[in-house]
Amino acid sequence: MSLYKLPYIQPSVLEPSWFVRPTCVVAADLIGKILCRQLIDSDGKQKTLRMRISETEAYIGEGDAACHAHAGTRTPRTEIMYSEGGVFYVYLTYGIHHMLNLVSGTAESPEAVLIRAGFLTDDSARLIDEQLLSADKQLTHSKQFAGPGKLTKRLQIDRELYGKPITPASRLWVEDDGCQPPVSLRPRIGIDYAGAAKDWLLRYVWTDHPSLSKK
DNA sequence: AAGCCGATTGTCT
DNA sequence: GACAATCGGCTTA
Repeated sequence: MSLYKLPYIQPSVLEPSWFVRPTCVVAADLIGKILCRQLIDSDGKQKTLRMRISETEAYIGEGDAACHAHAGTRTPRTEIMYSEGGVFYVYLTYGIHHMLNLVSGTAESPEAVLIRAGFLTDDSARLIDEQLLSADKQLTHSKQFAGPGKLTKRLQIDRELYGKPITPASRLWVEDDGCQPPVSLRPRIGIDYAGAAKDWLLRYVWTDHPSLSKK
């Protein structure tokens, strides 16, 4: 486990325009950012869940065989990737799991970042340096959202968010509190069909963090 | 530890 | 009709 002390900076909401940058940069910069979800509790009360992002993947457009819009495949599903960065692309895979993507880059190129893993940081624990928790506690707390399907299930994310802007008005947004953890590059997961693109280093992980879905 | 398998449905050919 | 940007459970070793 690498040492990393969380900074204490007043969180700010990332504007949709923040995502209008090269997708690899967006995907790397998202590591350590806070994915925020406003939910209605079982007792009808509003609450905001905060999950710090530890793993992302970049899907970089028509030349990327792993991207749904590869070779210019423009269909009702992929249409939203042909818009300016700053909106959600959510789809169902294997008939079971919703995948959360943040559309990035310009409208000309269909690109997006898949959110693959994170770990919850509730408000009361916010100022605690999460890295100082004991190693086994980190594991049990953080492994539950290791994987894109588990993450969306916990945050109650489905296709209702398709095409919505990445802002608090959508009840799902991203905040920056200055956290800049060490980031490592890995090949992407689950794209064996993608030829040479399967080896591209477009998965970004918080180096050695216990919440990662894969090594 | 690694490999196989079923679940379950939207999407595209 | 085939298969998927996954996951958990079970088998084999």
